[in-house]
Amino acid sequence: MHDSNRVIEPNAGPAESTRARLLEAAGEEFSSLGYEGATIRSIALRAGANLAAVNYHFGDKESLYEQVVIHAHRMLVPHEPHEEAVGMPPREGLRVWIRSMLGQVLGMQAQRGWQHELILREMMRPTRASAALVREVIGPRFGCLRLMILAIRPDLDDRSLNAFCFSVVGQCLFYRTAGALASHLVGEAAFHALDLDFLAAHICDLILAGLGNRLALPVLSLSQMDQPTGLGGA
Amino acid sequence: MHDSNRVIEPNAGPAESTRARLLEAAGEEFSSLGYEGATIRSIALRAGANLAAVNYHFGDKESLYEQVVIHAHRMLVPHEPHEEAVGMPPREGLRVWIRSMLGQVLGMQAQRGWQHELILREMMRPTRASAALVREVIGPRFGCLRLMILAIRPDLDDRSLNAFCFSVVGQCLFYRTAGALASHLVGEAAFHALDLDFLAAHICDLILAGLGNRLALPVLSLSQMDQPTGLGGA
DNA sequence: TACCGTTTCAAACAGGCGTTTTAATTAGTA
DNA sequence: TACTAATTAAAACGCCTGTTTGAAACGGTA
Repeated sequence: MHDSNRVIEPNAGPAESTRARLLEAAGEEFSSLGYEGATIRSIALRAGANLAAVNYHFGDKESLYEQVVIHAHRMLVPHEPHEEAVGMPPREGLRVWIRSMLGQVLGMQAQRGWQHELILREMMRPTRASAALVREVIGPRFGCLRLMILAIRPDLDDRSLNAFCFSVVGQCLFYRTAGALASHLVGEAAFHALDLDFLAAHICDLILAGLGNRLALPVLSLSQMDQPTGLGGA
Repeated sequence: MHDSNRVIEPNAGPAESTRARLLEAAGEEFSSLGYEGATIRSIALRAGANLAAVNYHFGDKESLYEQVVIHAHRMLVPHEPHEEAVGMPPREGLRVWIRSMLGQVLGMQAQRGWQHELILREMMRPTRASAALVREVIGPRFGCLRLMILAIRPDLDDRSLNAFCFSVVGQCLFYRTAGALASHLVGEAAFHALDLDFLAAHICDLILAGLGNRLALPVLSLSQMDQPTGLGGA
């Protein structure tokens, strides 16, 4: 039966359980084709399962998608990239954070590809499944960025702080959301010249310049890192 | 017949020609629902035309979409907003340009709504129809931005120049592509506080600081930026 | 063995989609 | 008026979608 609240896959069945194979196949399909673009038939075919297996294990397409997003985020949480930035001086941590996010945005062809792809899709068009995602994945990363910027400029009010954070994220996401357009605009060669190292440095320098030259550089602690942003979601 | 190369609508027929009404209705549907989301039936219904009228006047759905995009850009070209920025001092022109683009991104509910919406959709996921759009609408605007930044910093090489331009556009587009997520992240109230005036000023100040606006803020050089602070050791 | 809950399978269902067809209607012209 | 071409209208076609069905196969237990 398709009890959506089941949390664990006790012990995988033959080779790998049909349910697990469906989750993997669905992740690839959803991430590359989007929710509407992906079809139950194609997912089942890719997983080597029967068409009705999706409805048997997950109930319907939307529930499958929700489970896939949660599955993806579970695989990603243990490797939170922003944690490298913890404990660094804020300016250096900011540089690491930006490079990390930009690396995810640009180099999607690396391993654990579809999980990041799926999460970025959720960022752009949130669905029912993204509430948990914001709370458990995106929120902490954003909170980390927020703390670092606040450490650089403790005098910032909430509004300016948010604006600076969005300036960072916006510049990073641009190369995903409008990369195709940008390539058309400046030519493929010029666009290709904007590699990860250069762009990360550019964005970081720009933000730091905008933040101005101030003093006071406390070091972030891990306990601070997972604090809510203070402004809460939903 | 559906001669796609026809350019003019000679003199509107009854009240408004079916073709014109279809273009308008299709523009609204495509802009709000996307290409796949919009349906021929819904478009025809909204236009008060028969289902087959779409195929009669435009051939198929894709050709209709192409004509809609061209139609939208034709309605927009006479009011190129960036032209206000021409002839101004570069820093002031930059401010006007950013405010203009951000206004289009944020205040979509204003008049001439769906045209901007459609163009922004094309920016994010280019289709066959967007080659002309880049050439005739987006390209000139981008070129204007490019010239202003170059006027502020004539020493920039192409790569950095492009990066600065994309930093401007990326920050503006963010509030469209990830506005829903951003609202979830910081809360609806805090997100609402980021109004047009504030954001335009923030983005412009940030870019000017990055470009080395020696008039307003004490800006530090890149070499200073990474100096050890003596406060935070990892 | 016989039983029973779980899982898989092939097939069909119901609905929406873009598209096509065919006929009716309209407008222009001689 | 009659003829012609352009336009509109209603209905159906073929395809693909998510979903459901009912029977077959499997696995553990008595």
